This record gives sequence, C-alpha cells and structure tokens, in this order.
Amino acid sequence: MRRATMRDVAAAAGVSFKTVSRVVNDEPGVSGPLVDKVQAAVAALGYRHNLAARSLRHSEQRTASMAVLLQDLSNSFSAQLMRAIDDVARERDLVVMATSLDEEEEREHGLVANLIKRRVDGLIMMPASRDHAYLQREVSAGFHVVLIDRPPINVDVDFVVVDNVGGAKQATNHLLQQGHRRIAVITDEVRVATARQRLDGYRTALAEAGVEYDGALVRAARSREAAAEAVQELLASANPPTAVFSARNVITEGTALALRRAGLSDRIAMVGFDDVPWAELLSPGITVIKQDALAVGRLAAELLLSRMEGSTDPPRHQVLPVQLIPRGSGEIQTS
Amino acid sequence: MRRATMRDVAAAAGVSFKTVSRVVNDEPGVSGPLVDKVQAAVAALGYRHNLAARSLRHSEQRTASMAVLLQDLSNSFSAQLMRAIDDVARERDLVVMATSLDEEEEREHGLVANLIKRRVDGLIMMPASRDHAYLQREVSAGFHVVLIDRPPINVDVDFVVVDNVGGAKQATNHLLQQGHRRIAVITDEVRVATARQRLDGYRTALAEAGVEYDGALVRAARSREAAAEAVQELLASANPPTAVFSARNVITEGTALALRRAGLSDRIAMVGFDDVPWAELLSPGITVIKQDALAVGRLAAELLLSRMEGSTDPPRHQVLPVQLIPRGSGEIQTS
DNA sequence: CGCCGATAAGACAACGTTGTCAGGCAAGTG
DNA sequence: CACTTGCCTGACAACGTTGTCTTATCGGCG
Repeated sequence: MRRATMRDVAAAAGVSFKTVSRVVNDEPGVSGPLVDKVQAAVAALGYRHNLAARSLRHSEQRTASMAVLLQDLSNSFSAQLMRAIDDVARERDLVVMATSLDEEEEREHGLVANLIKRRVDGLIMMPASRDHAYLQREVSAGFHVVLIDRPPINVDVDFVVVDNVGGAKQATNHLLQQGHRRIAVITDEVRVATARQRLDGYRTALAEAGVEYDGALVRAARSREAAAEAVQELLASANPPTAVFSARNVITEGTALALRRAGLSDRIAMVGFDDVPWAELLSPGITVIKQDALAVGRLAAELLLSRMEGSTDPPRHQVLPVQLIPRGSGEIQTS
Repeated sequence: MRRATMRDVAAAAGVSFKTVSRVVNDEPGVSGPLVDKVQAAVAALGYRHNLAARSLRHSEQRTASMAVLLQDLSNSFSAQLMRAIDDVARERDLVVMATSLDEEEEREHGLVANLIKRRVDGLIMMPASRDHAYLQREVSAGFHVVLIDRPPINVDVDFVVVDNVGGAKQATNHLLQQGHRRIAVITDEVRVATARQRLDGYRTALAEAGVEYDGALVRAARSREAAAEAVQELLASANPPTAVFSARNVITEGTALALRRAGLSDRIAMVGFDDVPWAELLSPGITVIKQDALAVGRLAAELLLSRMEGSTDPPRHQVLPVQLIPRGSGEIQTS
C-alpha cells in the first residue's frame, strides 16, 4: 500500500536511485537503454514524483502554490475574484488553496499561520481583521501578500481595491438627482472596511447636496434575509424612504425582494453596489454601481506573481474605478 | 532572507534541535526553563514549523490537504458545492485546493497528476473526462476520490449525484400537464453526462405522454448568451415552442433573458433545472427543479473524509432527490 | 600502446523534520 | 553507599528527493 519511491524504481530497474532521479527530471546524461528501463519500472510500479521531498532539497524552496482567502466563496463577488485569480495562476502552473473567512478574524490568523507552515509562495486575501501588522514579519521573511477589496492597516503591502467612496457618492447623487431626499442605505456591518467607505460616500454626497443625514435611514445587514427585513421595517416606518442605496450584492437581493413583496418595485427607487447577474431580468432593471471583480482579481494575481518572480518595487496601491449602470430602478423619480 | 530552521532556533536557545522539535510539537519531557528559552528563540527568529519536512518524516504520510476540481468556480452551483465542501474540511483542519476544469479533459488529467505529486490526501471532482479508468491505479495506491454531479465511468469509486433523469421527467411532465405539446429543451453539450441524463428524462416523459419527439426543439448551449440566442431562434422559427425546459442554471438565465427581450415572459412557460437565487424576484417567478448543491457538497466531503479516516466500505453511490418548486413560469397554460 | 577527454553512472551529503535510542543526572530504595 | 528508577536531553538515522563529487568506461589520438 506504500507508494513506490525512487529507490523502489531503481531496484526494479537495476540502477541507482540517482539515475531514476535524472530520468524523472528529464536530465541529460542517461543512456537510451537505461532511460527505457527506468520508464518501464516507473510505469510498472505506478511511481509518482514526490514534490514535497523535491522542494525540500531543491535549492529554490518554491512550492508552486498560493492561497486565496476571501469572504465567502459562495458569494458571486468572491467567486468571481477566485475565478480571475485562478485563471492567472493556471498560466503559471500554480496550485491555489482557497477558503472563506466569513469575517472571522481568528480564522484569518489561524489560516495565515497554517499557510506559512506549508510554505505557500503567496497569498491574496480579503482580510477579515482590522489590524494587519502581524503580516509584516512574514512579508519580511519572503512571504508575498496582496490584499484585495480592503486596504491594509498598520502594514504596507500591495493591494487592489475599488473606489468605494466615489461609487457610493455616485449612487447617492444619482438618487438625489431624481429628486429623492429620504434615501435609505443598507450596508454590511461597520467593522467591514468597504461598508464604512460606502457609508462615507453616501454621507458626503448628502452633505454636498445640503441634505441632512438621518441615522434612522441607515441599517446594517449581513444577509439577504436581514436586508429584506431591514427594508421592510423602513417601509413600514412613520417617515419611510423614497429610495434605497443597497451597498452590497446580497443586500441588493434582499432589497429587491422586500420591494417586490411590498409591491413597491415601481415606486421606490434603488441603486445597488455590485453588479448582479439578474439585474437586467427584472422590471424595472436594477441600477447598479458595477465593480469589475474579474479585473480586481486578475490585477491582484498579477501583482502577486510579479512579487513571486522577484519584484522589489515599493508596495503598489491600486484603486480601480467603478461604473454606474442605469437600468430603471435608479431612475424612478420621487412622486 | 532564508527562513530560520530548528537548528537556528536551537543555536539561539543553546539547546539541541531535537529539543526544539519537542517544544514546537508540544511534546512532553522538556523542563519548564528550556521550554521558555526555546519559545523565546522561536519568537525572536520568527521561526515557522515546516509541514512539508514534517510530513516527509512523519510516519503517517498525511498532508492534511485535499483538492476540489469543479466545472467553474464562478458558477453559483460550483461555488455552492465548494462552499459546502470547505465547511466540512474546515472542521478537520484540512486545506482545500480548488480550481475549475472548464470541461477540459486534458486539464483534468494534468491536475490529477499534479495533485498526486503533491500527495494530496483526497480529491472531490466533477469530472470533465468521459473515462475515469486512469483513477484506478491511484485509488489503489491510497489516493481517495469522490466524484460529484457525474458518475464514474470504467472505475468504481464513491460518488454523489442527483436524480437528473427523474428531475428532467418531472419538469417535462409539469409542462405537459399545463397542456404544452411543443416543449423546447436547451441543455449543456451532450458530452456532459448530466446533459445526456436530463435529455433522457425529457424524452422519456414525452414518450410516456405519447408526444412525438422533435429534434428541432432541442438545442445545446454552453453559456447564458448562447442559450439566449438559441431561445430567440426557436421563438422566431416557423413552428415555435410554447414552453421551454432549460436544463442548467446559466441556460435558465439566458432563457429568461430571451423571453423578457421578446416580451413573452407571460406567454411562454418555462421550467429550469437548478435553483437560482433570483428566481422569486421575477414576475412570473421561475419554476425550477431544485437540486440541493449544499447537500451534495457536504455529503461528498463526508464520504471523502470517511475514506481518509480509513473506511474500506465498498464504493458508495449516492443519488439525491430533486424537488420541483412552482413559482409561476412553469404554470403558464398553453393558449 | 599509452594517455586524455568525454560521457555515463553511482556514492554520498544535504534539505528540515521526526523517531529511536542511549547517556546523564537526581531522587528513591535496600 | 551502591543500585535502581525515572526524567531530561541530545546524538543519530531516516523520510524521498536533488546537488556535488568521484569513479568507471570507452573512443580517439598522438
């Protein structure tokens, strides 16, 4: 049941195990007949090269692997990031370890420690924690990190984010332009950096338009259901909003659901942050601030790979633009 | 820039490297003062345990890692499978390598070979290939494989699939019951096992109802756009269908899109295979055959883990039921 | 015929760790 | 006081591989 090793192959082929090593690695300096004998023995024994042992001895201690830690792989935004990263990794024959952090700080710490023990070559992470100083020591030791979606805190490493403040401002301004003054906003919990930034953009836009900020119109929700509930409550309140800015994809889903249930899809305006695949299937279509997840993922992967290939540029900070896509829901005028 | 090893830590702490090993592994038999000295040296040097070296020597050659090969991680079905698998793996502290096969047979072969070289403990795969005999040798050598979504061919290993034939029959019967006789079906390409099975179910249901099979109503499409185009063509044909069975999630999306563009969402009936998150947001809502991706993933992961923990049961074949969820689109009567 | 160079093949240490064993020392026992 | 017992500690081989070095073999050439 034990797997065959080079020694076993060598014994079977009647050569030294070093000769097997040469054949397996396609190194020159082995005569034709011996190559054949070794290959026959490899096939007969089902021998498989052991990369762990190889990278242990091999001068350049590379494992040809990287890790991706995202918020939730089943969420379409994370899933698209993963896909884009994987596409880039694939070209370089890198294996990608992936998992979800679920906004759990301790899980992040535990996983990073584990990945370093495995000597993974690099990491792309959408951090759950709010202090990334612990990464400094590992980065100095040659572990490469690129943060994604959220900027690093207390450490300076490569990162790729989108213009959350600008996007939220744009969404809010768009609704203001349709005459709305009571604009609700549903964000992720405030410990999430993007939620804070999008809330910032919302407040800035209101302030610039001279509209007073009303905390009663602000809600946090982690899930589609929680968002739907929050919207339902807002609609039932004494002074309900006439428009909603839903600051994340699952929240947009919940908001659309609540509006539909209330039969107000045509009356209450809404703009969502994150494009969603079904936005144009609804009537009205959902107006969104689209962030290009594939571009974010690809860029992050390229930054990481350049580090793995030896780049020593100072940390690179990439902020990608977002784009408002009007589809109907955001163009509903105040009545 | 080189990472500290146990020897470095030992030198710094003034002990033998074996003592460091004991401390790092929380083994008993090291006096309190020495433990402290070693831990101080570990912290000072930023030492990190090297798991590759460990598992090389460690008697039980486990890497505490597994791999997941799915069709497309950015597709919500694959993403949910991944999520469910990862949740189970997490409980056992397994690292999960994940990637998309994109229905490319060669990619599957290359990846499996690579994963075996890395001595991954197990694999969950939605296979792209149509002959899995090559897995036999690896399984015999102690590599554990669970297939998912599609049954194994020419090899007998654990697998988890859903009742594709039954689901497709159910979908077709449902449409027949509304009086439809010209029911189009859009599937994935026929080389995909699930596409063939769902087409089988469709044909069986027609036959049982005494409705003649019309090849002109059958289309294959790999993407949302291709599906939308196929539906558009069918609608424009001389003898258009009155109902559509869309046999996969992206196809359902494309079908909904095409119907909406043609303004026929309320006239042409449709049932989709795979639930989609936005199905109830539309009007009419989309009637679907729901397969429980999370259950499939969880079950597959549990089968794999039981193998990794030593189960030698004969290969287990799991077929999960599917469920028709009426939401409106499938209940449109023939006019 | 003797020597040299090139080439093929193997011996052996090393990678960073764990498993096994032996040695040292202190405390307990007769 | 000698002997045993038990606990710490370290020396050393081993895991499966690659890198370096040495040895054997052969053909070519003067």
